Amino acid sequence: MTTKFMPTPQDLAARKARPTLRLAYVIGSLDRILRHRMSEALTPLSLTIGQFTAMSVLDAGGQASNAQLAKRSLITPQSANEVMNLMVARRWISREPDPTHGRIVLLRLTDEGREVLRQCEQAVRAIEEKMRAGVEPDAADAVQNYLETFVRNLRD
Amino acid sequence: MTTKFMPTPQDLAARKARPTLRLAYVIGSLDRILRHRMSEALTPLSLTIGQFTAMSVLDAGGQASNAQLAKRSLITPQSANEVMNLMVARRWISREPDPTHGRIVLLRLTDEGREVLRQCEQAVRAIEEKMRAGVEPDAADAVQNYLETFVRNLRD
DNA sequence: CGAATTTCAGGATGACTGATATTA
DNA sequence: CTAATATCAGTCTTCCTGAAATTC
Repeated sequence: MTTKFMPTPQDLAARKARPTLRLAYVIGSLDRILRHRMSEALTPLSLTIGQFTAMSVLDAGGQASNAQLAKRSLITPQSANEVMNLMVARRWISREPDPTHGRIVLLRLTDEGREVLRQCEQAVRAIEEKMRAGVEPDAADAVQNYLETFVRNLRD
Repeated sequence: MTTKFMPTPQDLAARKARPTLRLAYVIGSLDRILRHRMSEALTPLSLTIGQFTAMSVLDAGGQASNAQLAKRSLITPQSANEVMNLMVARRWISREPDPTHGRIVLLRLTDEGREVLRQCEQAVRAIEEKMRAGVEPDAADAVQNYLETFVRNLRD
């Protein structure tokens, strides 16, 4: 069976009621409200969205230099470094010199950091589930894939 | 003919290469890069994303009070008011007392403001087209509808 | 009085640009 | 020499919280 996505009645209604607002506005709104919800969820665990993002990136990639981390987080190396200082001070991330390059410092999640990240992910997962309520998993995956395409298109 | 969305080969590949990154991360990345591109495009026209957003909201709704504008822009009335001060000083937006309510001030685009907005929209449209490159219009519309659903789900 | 709206004032935050040192 | 990396320092921007006045 091929994967087919049928628009829901609301979708069709919304599509008929054409312009009103641009795609950029919708993306901005979604990011904004999502950041609000994530802040609410992460504050009790005393970390910010930037810190959570950095930890997620490190978790996904295993390890990274500060420069690599900055690129993947779409911020400057200076900003990434600031975020790192806090996390290293908390022993959530370790700094070790790259054995093959004298200048580069490799960043890695500590066991404690990984544990904190797990708790955060649980909180964030709940938000994502609320966000996707009523949307079939296949459709949600497809949306994510399209959004990743959007990112690639804008990056070049 | 029913609207059917076939995942592209890349989509399937990305879907198979499971987690790596969360939907929240993708949304954040997209918003971030989109804001960069929009800033680049809007700076020559000497306005910020916040100003562009406010003008778009007013254009879509015809007119609004500062409180309404703030809600639709997902910012506080205080922040909205700051943005407005700049726009009013530039004669892009007018302030008139609401005839039916002594306290409320109605905000409206001036003709000059509408003209500036048109130029901005042209610039932003180009960015959106680049973003959607290679994505069928129906699919892009469906994505937008899903994102609007996400916003509604998180707002409640 | 209570709720909504506007708006002045001050503050926290996150990310930025600039500059410097180090290393390949 | 040039490019990449790390990092210190200062600034800026955006949005926020608090508070007060006005109106229904």
